Amino acid sequence: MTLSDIEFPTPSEDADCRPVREILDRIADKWSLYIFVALKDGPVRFNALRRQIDGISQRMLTITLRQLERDGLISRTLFPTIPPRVDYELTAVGRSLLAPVMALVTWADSNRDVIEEARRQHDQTR
Amino acid sequence: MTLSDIEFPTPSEDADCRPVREILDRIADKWSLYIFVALKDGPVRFNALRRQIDGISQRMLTITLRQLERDGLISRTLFPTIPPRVDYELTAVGRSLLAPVMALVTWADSNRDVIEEARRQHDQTR
DNA sequence: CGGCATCCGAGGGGATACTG
DNA sequence: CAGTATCCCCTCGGATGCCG
Repeated sequence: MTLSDIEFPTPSEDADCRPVREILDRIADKWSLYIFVALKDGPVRFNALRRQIDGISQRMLTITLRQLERDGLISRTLFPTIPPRVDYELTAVGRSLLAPVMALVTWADSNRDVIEEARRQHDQTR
Repeated sequence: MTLSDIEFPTPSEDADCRPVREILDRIADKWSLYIFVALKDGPVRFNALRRQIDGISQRMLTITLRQLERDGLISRTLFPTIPPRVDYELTAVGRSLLAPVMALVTWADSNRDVIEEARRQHDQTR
């Protein structure tokens, strides 16, 4: 079976593909994917997110959260207690994106051995 | 699957989830996704790729193709004609990644209106 | 606790010129 | 046609410090 036998739904990308590119660039930046995974089971507080996502700085966590909030993918809830508490949560739209994202993560997890082997092979051959 | 590696990384050196992160970072860089989509129907030549992927420079196309080749996701075939011809094609592993990637692209395509509206709302409210 | 402002270095990435 | 090589800008993102 060749690749051309596989049919994929063709989104109307030729006419007006720039919005799609903007969205993909947002989804596919350095940290958004990890925030999505971290929020998949429900609301998480700011510093809890920071601990879950290894290596993210406070600055980038804030920036990325703001962008995702602007896109309507996550919601921010402030509890005016002392000390303050802020919950971040996937919106309905955000949850609909969770399936494709998790498919990607699952793929990466189950193919990491294959990829690492390919890298070794390639580095040896060159 | 071991998603818990990503959600709850051990605070110390986590040797398990980092490979997954490396793979995701590779998939989720600026150009890889678009190369994948461009190759979804079969082999494509270098300059054809360059024309299909709007805005990519020759330099970044070369670099990204090399990385994907190193990871065993695409293959490079040189025809020693004059002028030379080089075909790039998804490997079997690369094709297995196509489904998750296309799911993401399809999502972005069918949700762009929702996201643009959310952005307008957000920019107005602030 | 959950931010924002500022500084600053590394590197991503564009433009251009050259080669097999 | 399909690259490599070089230069260089400019954004990303880490570190630090301050605030409500």
